[in-house]
Amino acid sequence: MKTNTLDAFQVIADPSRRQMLMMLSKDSMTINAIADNFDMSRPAVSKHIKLLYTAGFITIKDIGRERHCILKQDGFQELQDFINFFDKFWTARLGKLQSILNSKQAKHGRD
Amino acid sequence: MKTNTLDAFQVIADPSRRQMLMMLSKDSMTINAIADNFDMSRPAVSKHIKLLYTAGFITIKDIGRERHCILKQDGFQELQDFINFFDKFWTARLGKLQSILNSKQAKHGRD
DNA sequence: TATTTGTGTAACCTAAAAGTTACATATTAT
DNA sequence: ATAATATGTAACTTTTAGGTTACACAAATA
Repeated sequence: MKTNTLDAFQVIADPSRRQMLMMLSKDSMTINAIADNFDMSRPAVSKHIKLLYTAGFITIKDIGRERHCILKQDGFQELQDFINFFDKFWTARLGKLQSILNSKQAKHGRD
Repeated sequence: MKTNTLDAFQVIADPSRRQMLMMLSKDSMTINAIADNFDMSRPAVSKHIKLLYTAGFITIKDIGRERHCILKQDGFQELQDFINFFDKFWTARLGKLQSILNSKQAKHGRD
């Protein structure tokens, strides 16, 4: 059994895919509309879209023969959690530094 | 002139490197100490560390023959910015949805 | 109905990533 | 001085990612 649920970090590692996400934040777009903005073949774009879809970054709404790509929050969650973890880390570190400074200040008296 | 400043997104795309960052959030570690926690050769770890260093995720303090790896915030900035952008996006979208709901409520009167 | 349009997929190629082993080198310990 | 330790790097291999072209097919249009 192969658990191959493509990981969000890998998905956004590709600059083209990041750009697609940025574009979709302006408005939903069809696959072809997206492809027009890239210097690569349409099938290549199609693949990227599939990845974005599989990893939960977008939803796709079929309208006739067109497929409209719409941003979806799910895929971002894992990234948000990761960044959040380190945000807290840096904040905590800053807090510790300041309390050290404060205790020094207390020891030596201020001014 | 080759501008090859390895991109932060690509650096964290690798699960091992992410794990190294997590480990370093507990405490700074030498290269060998890090390598002990992974099922790969020491030179492989060495390479990962070099990437993390180059991309600004860690600082390295040489103490004798040991190299101590210490987490550094710089590398995270680009990721934070990216996530931040989409955080704002989702928040804004939620706001829009709510104002639509509100205006509907106003139209029909409340209750 | 014939054609064009919007798309997915398979087969293939190439380049880059990630790993390995072998070796070099500086520091520390004996 | 010798041996052991902590590391970097080069050369090489394998796997995977990202791209291409060629083809299939359903929906829209003429």
